Amino acid sequence: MNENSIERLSKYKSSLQKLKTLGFLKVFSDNLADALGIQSAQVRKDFSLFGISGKKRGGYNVEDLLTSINTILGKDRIENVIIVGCGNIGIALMNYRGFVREKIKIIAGFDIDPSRMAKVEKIPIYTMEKLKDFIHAESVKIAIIAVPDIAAQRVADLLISYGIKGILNFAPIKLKSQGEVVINNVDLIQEIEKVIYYANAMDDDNGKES
Amino acid sequence: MNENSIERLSKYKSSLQKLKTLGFLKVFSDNLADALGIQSAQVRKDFSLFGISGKKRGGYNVEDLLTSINTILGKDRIENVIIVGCGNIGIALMNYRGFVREKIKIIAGFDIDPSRMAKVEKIPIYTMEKLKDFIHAESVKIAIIAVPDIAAQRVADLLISYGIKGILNFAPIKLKSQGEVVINNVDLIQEIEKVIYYANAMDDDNGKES
DNA sequence: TAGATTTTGTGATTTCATTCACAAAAAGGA
DNA sequence: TCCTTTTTGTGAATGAAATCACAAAATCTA
Ligand SMILES: NC(=O)c1ccc[n+]([C@@H]2O[C@H](COP(=O)([O-])OP(=O)(O)OC[C@H]3O[C@@H](n4cnc5c(N)ncnc54)[C@H](O)[C@@H]3O)[C@@H](O)[C@H]2O)c1
Ligand SMILES: NC(=O)c1ccc[n+]([C@@H]2O[C@H](COP(=O)([O-])OP(=O)(O)OC[C@H]3O[C@@H](n4cnc5c(N)ncnc54)[C@H](O)[C@@H]3O)[C@@H](O)[C@H]2O)c1
Repeated sequence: MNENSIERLSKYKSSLQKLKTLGFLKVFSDNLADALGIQSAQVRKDFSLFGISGKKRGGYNVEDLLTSINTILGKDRIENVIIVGCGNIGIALMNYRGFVREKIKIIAGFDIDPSRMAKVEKIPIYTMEKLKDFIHAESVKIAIIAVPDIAAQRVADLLISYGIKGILNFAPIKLKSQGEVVINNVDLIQEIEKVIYYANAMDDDNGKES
Repeated sequence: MNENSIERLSKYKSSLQKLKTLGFLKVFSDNLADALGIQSAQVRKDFSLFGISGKKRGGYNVEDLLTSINTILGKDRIENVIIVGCGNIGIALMNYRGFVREKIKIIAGFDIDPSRMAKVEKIPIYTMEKLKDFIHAESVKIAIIAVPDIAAQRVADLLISYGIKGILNFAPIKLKSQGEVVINNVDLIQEIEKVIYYANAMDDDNGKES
């Protein structure tokens, strides 16, 4: 149950969804391995780790496999999510159709700024005063933080105190979680810096070789 | 020079920037280790890997360390970046002030849709016809892809053929790179799925314990 | 100046993920 | 029915990254 195998599960799912729309009925560990650029043993190990088994010589049934993975990832039901901070990135996420397709439903936005209170794609935006009651009323477990970095830790603490169990954070600081809460920090600046570093490193290598 | 050490370099940088504004002059591997939640030996190994050395008993000079890391990450100059696909996420990124602060300058957007051609934060948006000449004229090396998934591979191939060396991709497909090009796929759905999985897993654990 | 203390730099060790490799099961011929 | 082929499932081997642990250097104390 390490982080990598969960990530791969997401990727298997995405491959399988494509196979399914193409009408494929079964799939071999080898096919999925090729799709992700890994070894077939890895695929089978992952599945065995989560108690998924196939048929020797028959591979895995696409439909069944997809169902199993969806269950593991909690995608057998719609997950309600809220966004705190409805600025550039918050609004972009609210507008994103891809979430709905994946059973991730943004049910509300929250912002400190009263001028943000317009609806986006039928999703209401509320003031921060409503946050506590809303989380309780809708038993929301997952939140996205898209506020400026100075406000992020405070918002996180607030969310956790109201019962949120999982946070996806876009502010470029490493949020500290207290207790049984998952925090996933997405740092886009770091992601670009990685690209820049490797692009430069490759260019330098080429310079050396010539 | 593995991927993890580059990521950590970004994180050291961000910690150091904060220390610098607080007026700190020196820092020990232990301090940075605490900030990132790792072991101090890891910090020293990372630095030694990139030829950065400190003083025994004196630690590292914050200013010098920051300069060294910035040089390694290519942050000693402004990196010009373009965005292809000026929809929700593309525009959000163009509006983001954090990039400028980190010497990442979005110098233009490109889109297939003529109705997108308005400027955003002084950044011009052009049609796809201008893409080739612009990349050559400005010798752009880095691009961000924010087009729908069906178009993403085609856009990537185009960018690579025009000389782009590094791509940050937001479309939820794994882009294949040909040749000496870095592609970093950011999959936000996968990031939320991870949060949902662990949040559910924790809840289940708690149920078991009680 | 001598001895104690702190912190780096790195070889040795441990930990953990991935790949290898093969027995066992299933299916397809002949 | 028996032999061949394919593919799974997993224990063993490998590989990579993180941690441990300590000698050497620098500074501090008296
Ligand atoms: N825009 C991007 O493309 C982008 C990219 C990477 C990271 N980020 C990060 O995401 C976060 C948001 O960026 P943005 O560009 O959307 O900023 P933004 O200024 O457009 O939006 C921030 C929103 O948060 C609200 N806010 C401020 N303090 C708040 C609080 N205490 N409680 C609730 N709401 C509050 C503001 O009213 C505003 O609407 C920042 O931390 C930024 O660093 C943004
Ligand atoms: N919006 C989000 O929050 C979000 C989150 C995660 C991932 N993504 C991904 O990012 C991508 C963009 O999402 P979005 O919500 O901004 O979509 P969007 O539809 O708002 O924007 C896409 C833009 O790309 C342009 N475009 C389409 N085909 C093109 C082509 N061949 N060349 C150039 N431009 C082209 C369109 O005209 C449009 O302006 C998608 O792949 C999406 O899956 C978006």
